[in-house]
Amino acid sequence: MKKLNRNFYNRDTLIVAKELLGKVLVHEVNGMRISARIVEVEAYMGTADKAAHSYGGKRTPRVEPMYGMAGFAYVYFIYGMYYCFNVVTQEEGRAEAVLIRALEPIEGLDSMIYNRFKKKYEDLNRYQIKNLVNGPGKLCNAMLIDKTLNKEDLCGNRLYIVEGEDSNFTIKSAKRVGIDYAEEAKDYLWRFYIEGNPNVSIK
DNA sequence: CAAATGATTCGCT
DNA sequence: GCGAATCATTTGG
Repeated sequence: MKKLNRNFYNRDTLIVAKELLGKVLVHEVNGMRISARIVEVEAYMGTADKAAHSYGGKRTPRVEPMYGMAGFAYVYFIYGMYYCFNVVTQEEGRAEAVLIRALEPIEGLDSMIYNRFKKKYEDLNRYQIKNLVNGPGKLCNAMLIDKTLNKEDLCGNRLYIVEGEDSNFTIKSAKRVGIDYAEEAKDYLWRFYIEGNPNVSIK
């Protein structure tokens, strides 16, 4: 399928967020392809968004990728243990991005399972199967996304996103997760997910 | 099942 | 020093 180009990412963040649903995230690593369909995302709307790392024009080494060109990765470390993967949107200087929150495995399922649990499929319990990639930290673990992929160009050939097969779904909007400090911005409906998809982190 | 709690490191003040 | 765009585990109904 066709790889998304710079023009796809260099647009209004809310539109990019919604259009990323149903697309397929691909990571080529160790001569292998791991891929999964995007089923849940959140938009972070730049310096005016109290929930965004770039709020108030904050510009530190960590946040810097958000200010960069559209179509690059912003990967940050959180809660002492997990990574979160974002796609940078809009032109250079405009610090907006889309957080990828949940996936649905397509290729490299065994590899994802090993990355997450260091086990084989038949040794997983029901809870582990359900929790393979249904959250932003979990999916980074499964897809081998870490700090080394921060600022990676998604228009390159290591980590990228391609068109999906199926666009026959309904998009639901909801409040974003884990941003209780964001005052009125915590109620904005800037989380989007595929209605009825079992991998969505919070319905 | 749901709710509560503890984990563990980095980035910034 | 403190808080974080989270998750696994434990506890209780």
